[in-house]
Amino acid sequence: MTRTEPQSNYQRALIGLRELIFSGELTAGSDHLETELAERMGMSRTPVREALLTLESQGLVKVRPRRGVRIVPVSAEDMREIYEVLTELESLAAENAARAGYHETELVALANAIDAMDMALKQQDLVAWAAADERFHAELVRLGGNTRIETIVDRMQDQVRRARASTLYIRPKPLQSNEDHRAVYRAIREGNATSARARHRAHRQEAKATLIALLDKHQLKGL
Amino acid sequence: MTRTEPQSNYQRALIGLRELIFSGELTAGSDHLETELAERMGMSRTPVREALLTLESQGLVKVRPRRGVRIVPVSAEDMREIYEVLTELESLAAENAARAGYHETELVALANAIDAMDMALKQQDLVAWAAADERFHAELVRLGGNTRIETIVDRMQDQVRRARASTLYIRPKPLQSNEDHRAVYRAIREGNATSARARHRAHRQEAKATLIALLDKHQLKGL
DNA sequence: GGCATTGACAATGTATGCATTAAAAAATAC
DNA sequence: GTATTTTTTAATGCATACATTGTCAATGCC
Repeated sequence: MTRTEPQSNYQRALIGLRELIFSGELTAGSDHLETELAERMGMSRTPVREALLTLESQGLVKVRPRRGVRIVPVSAEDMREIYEVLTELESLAAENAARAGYHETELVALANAIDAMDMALKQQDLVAWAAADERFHAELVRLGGNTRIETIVDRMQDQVRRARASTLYIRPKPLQSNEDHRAVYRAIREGNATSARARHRAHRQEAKATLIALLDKHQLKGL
Repeated sequence: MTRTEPQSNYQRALIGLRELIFSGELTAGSDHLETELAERMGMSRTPVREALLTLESQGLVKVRPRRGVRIVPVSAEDMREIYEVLTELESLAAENAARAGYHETELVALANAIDAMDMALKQQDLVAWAAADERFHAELVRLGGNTRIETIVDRMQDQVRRARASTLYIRPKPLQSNEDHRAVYRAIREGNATSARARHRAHRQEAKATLIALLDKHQLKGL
């Protein structure tokens, strides 16, 4: 009855495996057998194997000839790389969004995400905050109007999501963060492309610095 | 005896299918049956199917439930998106490469690629020129030192390669192009990050404009 | 005791067969 | 002649079986 029920076992495996990875049930660096995973998903090896190959091409796992499937760990250096890409592409998206001249009514989702973050912060709900933060970034990229950037950012977010699970609670409250978001929002609404880009870039670079410092400090090597 | 012979049929299928697509033997927009492709590759459906799913996650094909595999066409709008990403990420790579302070001996591959382009131009060998151009861009990104950017750019290049096959011979001789390349090279050697970025950005944006104009002019919709 | 060789084991890579199901074709009603 | 339903067809999704091959361990040699 749920609307988005995927019909093929391949897709179920894809979604299921992603959840196992993001939830941490399959810990980073661990190895797993196709047979074992297939049993866990309640289907034969074939669709699971197909899903694993897809996940490999997305960099989440590594299929090693006869040694099982390794859940790829994300190092601090990896996060550095990922944030570099996110900074660059999201800034471009912000610039393009500003240039596109959206009407305020088209920016509702963006504004809502920011409000939701405020709300979550007041209620100390870090999980809700993280969800709203993702919504903001996803919407921003969507407004940028480049579908490849959407896809790439989405993929990078997958990796960030794994790091976030480990760092969310040791991270200082993201207060500054929302001022940045509002500044970006304003720049887009005013059609100020240069400012939108600069603001978002600064925002991302700060986030990067914060996260990297955390990772280094806590020696969180494999996420 | 060849060194890089892939051992699994899955990998052979992956490489083989890519070649069929890039060479244009599988034309953009055309549909194909798994069985047919498997026979063509001389193997069973299983590895071919796995390869197709991987290619789908890379955006080269679209597997449609019971209507065959569609070779995804690349529109002018797609090329606009792709060049936007390439411009952004390669420029960052150039900046980082300059900042890394490479010694001249580490930049040999880059210089060689530029020379090869000169040579190819003199000999009117456009295919060799295109190959050297790819080498230059690949090496530049490698020097940038961000492996995610390498991967992403590589994937985008796949799409460009398809467009190039159609446009290489109707395109004006890329003369200006190599001056740009040399300027980027110089900036990197001198460690001038700002200049490296700016030069490369300008180069890519010009290339984008040229290509888009060509595509629009010749109404090359599906590549 | 250490190292190499051989052999068993087991997980993967691949082929094959079958059930499902969508698309195409045919037949019927209007 | 057109539209609708039924039938047929065939391509895919998946399960299963088998062959291949890397890994691990045990054995024998030095």
